[in-house]
Amino acid sequence: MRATVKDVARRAGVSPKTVSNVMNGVVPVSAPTRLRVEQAMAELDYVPNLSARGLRNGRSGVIALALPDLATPYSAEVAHHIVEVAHEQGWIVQIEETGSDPVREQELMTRARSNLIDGLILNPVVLDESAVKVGVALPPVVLLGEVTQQLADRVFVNSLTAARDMTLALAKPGRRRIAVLGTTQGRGSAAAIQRTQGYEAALDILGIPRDESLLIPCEKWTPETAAKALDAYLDQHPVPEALFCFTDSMAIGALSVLWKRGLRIPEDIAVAGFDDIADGRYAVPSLTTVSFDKRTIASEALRLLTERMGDRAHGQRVVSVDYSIVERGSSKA
Amino acid sequence: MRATVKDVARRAGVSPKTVSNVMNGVVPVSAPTRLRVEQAMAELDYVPNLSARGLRNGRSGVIALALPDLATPYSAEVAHHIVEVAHEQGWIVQIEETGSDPVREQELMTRARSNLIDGLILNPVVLDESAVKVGVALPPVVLLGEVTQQLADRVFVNSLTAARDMTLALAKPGRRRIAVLGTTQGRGSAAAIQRTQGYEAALDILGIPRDESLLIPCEKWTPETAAKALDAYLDQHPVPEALFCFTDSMAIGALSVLWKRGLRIPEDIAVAGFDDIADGRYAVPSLTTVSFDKRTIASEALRLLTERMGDRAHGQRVVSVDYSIVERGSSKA
DNA sequence: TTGAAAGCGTTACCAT
DNA sequence: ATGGTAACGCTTTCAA
Repeated sequence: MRATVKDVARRAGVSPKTVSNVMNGVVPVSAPTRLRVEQAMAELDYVPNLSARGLRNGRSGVIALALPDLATPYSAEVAHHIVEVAHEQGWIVQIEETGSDPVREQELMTRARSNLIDGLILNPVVLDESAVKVGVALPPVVLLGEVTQQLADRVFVNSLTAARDMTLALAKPGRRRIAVLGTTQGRGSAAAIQRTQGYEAALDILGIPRDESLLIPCEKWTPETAAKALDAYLDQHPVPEALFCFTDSMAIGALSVLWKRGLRIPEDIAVAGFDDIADGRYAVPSLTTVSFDKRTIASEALRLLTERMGDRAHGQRVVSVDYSIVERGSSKA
Repeated sequence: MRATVKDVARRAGVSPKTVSNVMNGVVPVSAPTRLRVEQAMAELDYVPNLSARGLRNGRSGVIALALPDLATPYSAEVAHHIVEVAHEQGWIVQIEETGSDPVREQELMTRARSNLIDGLILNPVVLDESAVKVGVALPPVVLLGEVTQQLADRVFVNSLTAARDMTLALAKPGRRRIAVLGTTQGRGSAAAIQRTQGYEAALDILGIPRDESLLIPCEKWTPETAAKALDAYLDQHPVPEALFCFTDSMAIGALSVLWKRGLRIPEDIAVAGFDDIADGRYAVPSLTTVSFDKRTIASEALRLLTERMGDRAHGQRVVSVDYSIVERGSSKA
């Protein structure tokens, strides 16, 4: 049977409260008493029962991290940093996968407060503001990425200006037929909309007329779907001078298609991505991308979350994380 | 204030026990009563307090998943499948990162039983049997991968025969100078040892004399370290006919180095990996690899874990998962 | 089929 | 500085 505070107290010849005081270290405890208690804990191999502690305190020390799909490199990197930062701060992290399902995303926001978690970091894809009922008591939530809603705190990279800057960079050596891969039909993800707008903003700046036939739709942002979409596109259209993929993952799928078709990169077509995932650096050729510090995203998300836990009533906080255009072999003239 | 069973009971005009019965659905409840209770729960937006439930039941419904580094594609894919399968079975998953630290690995095995978790799935790297004290009450644990120990249940892919078979496949078109990337000096990971032995077993079968200079050491199995190790190696040695990397991640790093050096793959040098991660399929050229079903690993690990929770005394169970050699562009003659 | 009461392990309040 | 007592929300005897 597992040892409890009572067992420890009995062995140390003190009361349970004193054991608790030793553990939590807020109330002062005399040195000899503390020593006796610590020894008793070690002897009994005492491990506190977190369920009991959570019940009593109303806080569990657990936060939930909800991502579309843990297997995608971008999500995996974000998850890694959040778990690492959270652990440094003493949090336990629980993983949820949404599968990009809006229903699941909302469910997590509204029903997550099962008191096993103190807060939620959610990377939504298609979270719709209208669906989140105002007035329902939300748990402390921080949203990751581009979302058009005003209800929760948020950490994001400005997709619009980043896409604009990347398009400008691709155009610099005089390229004018710049295609984008990853646009969505109808109501797509906020990120898709923002990145498309940024691309169009750049065209306007450059005085390049918009050309619908350079928008390559791709609903799911995976290498598979990107490869398929690009392959089908190239069957019907001439090769553009540059291809801006809305994620690095898509760019990796695109590179494999271009290579199979015997196109030289960047001579025949320049390629760029977005996210700066580790594999992009080792792509062939290495991938030009929009880079940003994922650890900053993690630490800012955790900062906002803990602040929110402390003050549920405070107004919405939004943090924008810096990005930079990193030009590598896939676009270098 | 959050609604509790008492509130629901009062509103439905029943006792807390009846509310509990409705939720857990074991004890039969009359249809009208059940309806009233369910309505009351909906009206009060009732969410059960899992800390209280966990305290009372002695089980939390949470399992921990401990991996070296969530950001590596292999770990990410495994985590994805485990989370998915676990959720299907009603488990909540908590993430731990070990950073390949043996101390952390052991700590998790022995001290993880804080009653917030019912079991642990651990992917160790250098777990040493001798360090895990026999007799200490372990929580239910399932180990993932190659480990030389007899204490816990385990799911693994036979690295030795897989590495042997891959080496044989690489040698088939008459290649004889086959190098491996990822060997470790001194006491390395069990996987490194097994894969090296498999490689050597193949050489013996083929009648190719072992050549120390074809073992390229690489302690950390990342694209970065692999690229660096291979680059340094090629500065000093002639180009081998084939390169068997001990993971796909390392192979991706290797491909980028070979490409930078202007070597043609597979004409000048064939390349293979291990793990069949998604990005390998979209590498240039697509990567030959040892493939296995990660969902099977996940479901078997969960099966063993739940069985172990039910019967702590049972002897060690070990499950070997099938693999296959998948030949893609990086080695096709 | 349903109700009353006890208790899981912890910490906070109020004494001493 | 330390001890006694009550309470967190749930489920499980035991009774009715």
